[in-house]
Amino acid sequence: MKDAAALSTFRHLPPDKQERVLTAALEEFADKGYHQASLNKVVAQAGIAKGSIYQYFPNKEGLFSFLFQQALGAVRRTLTAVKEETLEQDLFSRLEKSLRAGVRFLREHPRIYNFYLKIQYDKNVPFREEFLAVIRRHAAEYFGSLVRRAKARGELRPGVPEDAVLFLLDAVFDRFLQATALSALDVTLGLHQAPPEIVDKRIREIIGLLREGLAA
Amino acid sequence: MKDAAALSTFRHLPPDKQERVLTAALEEFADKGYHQASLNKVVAQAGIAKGSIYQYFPNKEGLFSFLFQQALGAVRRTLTAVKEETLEQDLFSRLEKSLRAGVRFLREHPRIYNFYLKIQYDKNVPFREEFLAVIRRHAAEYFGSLVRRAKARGELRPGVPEDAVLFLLDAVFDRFLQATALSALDVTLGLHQAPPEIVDKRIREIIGLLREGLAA
DNA sequence: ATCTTTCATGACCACTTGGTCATAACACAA
DNA sequence: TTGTGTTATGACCAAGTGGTCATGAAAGAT
Repeated sequence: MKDAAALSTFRHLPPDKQERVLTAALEEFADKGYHQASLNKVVAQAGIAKGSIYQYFPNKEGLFSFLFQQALGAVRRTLTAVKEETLEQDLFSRLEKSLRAGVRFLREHPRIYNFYLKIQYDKNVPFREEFLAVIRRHAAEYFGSLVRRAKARGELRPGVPEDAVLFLLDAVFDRFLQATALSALDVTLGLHQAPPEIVDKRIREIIGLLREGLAA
Repeated sequence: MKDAAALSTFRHLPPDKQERVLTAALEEFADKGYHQASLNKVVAQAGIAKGSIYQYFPNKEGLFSFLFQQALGAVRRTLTAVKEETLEQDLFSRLEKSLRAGVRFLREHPRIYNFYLKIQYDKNVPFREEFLAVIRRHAAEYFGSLVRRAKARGELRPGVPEDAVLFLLDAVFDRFLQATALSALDVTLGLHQAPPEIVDKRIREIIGLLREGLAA
């Protein structure tokens, strides 16, 4: 994570200008992914000259890296907040609340979420392995701690394979969030622009299925 | 789906040359996605001149469209085969077998699967909405028919919301296949290059969890 | 052998990209 | 006013893109 620092010129800029640049860049990367994103578009949107962006960041990769760092910070803050808030509750309430928090985050920071999706699904993004490993670590820590705590409390059916449980949670959470963010994946549940009550209802349904199973 | 036809010149080509071109193109698109894919690379790999590709297909979009059509055909054939083979079995056996068939397909046609993933996760692919709608229809038909049949046979817990069940199946299947195809998403299960026994074991675990639930 | 139709070719075009750099504008000090 | 260090600028570059087209090679038919 070397190139993550902005150049000193950028750090001395008035905050509103910094924000204009970062917002424009995040938007472009979130929309197009790394390679397809155009710095020409970014500078135009931010209202600065082409040369200026290279006074702020060493190059395209540096800018990209910096944005990732920022985004990661935002995610980590909400993750740890939810984790602590729900510490004493049972697994399935915690899962419900986590998913709700996920949806809230995604609606407050849609660009960050799309940015993350591009990293996950575009093989040719610089630092991809590095970045995904970091995200992976956080997710594993989060779900892992929930599940282990639940197991210790006897909330899980005895003998369930922990790996498979983690996979299941990861899969369902990820896809649920993808469905609320990308209309193309929102086939069955109608989450894309749904009001909170609907989303909550869906969350309860899904967690209920995970909890009790499908079989008669 | 207008542009899906190859130009007549292509159709009159010797089959091995056709295949060289299609393989090279599919590989490039599967690897880079639509925009990042380079026709220059395709023609180089196929061993033909730049101009020739425009004698075979009207343009980049036309080539892309044609490949989609081909890929869809391959998917449909295996889908209907599995559906019919398992018609008389109970839901959870059918799900296991479907997932196994999915893994098999993906290993036999890795490029087709990556091609599909690019379409799903790149907002800026031409005809994307059209293509995804088609895929969606097939998946909904497939899972829908399995689930309705199971419900009619009383294999499902009474009162489970059908939408949510479909979502869950879609999410888990999709992610399972993604994990076996993309090492980056294969965090917990170790599927990426696993031998069939391991994969089968994982499949049974996952379907078991879906069937019986997580709760004690 | 000549004509015609089909296929192959690669130089070429306009355009976009990430990145550079000489120059100009600015701000603050002496 | 003169000097000094920092920031802003956009013309410019090499490289790569999708796409075109005049030319030439094959192949078959007469």
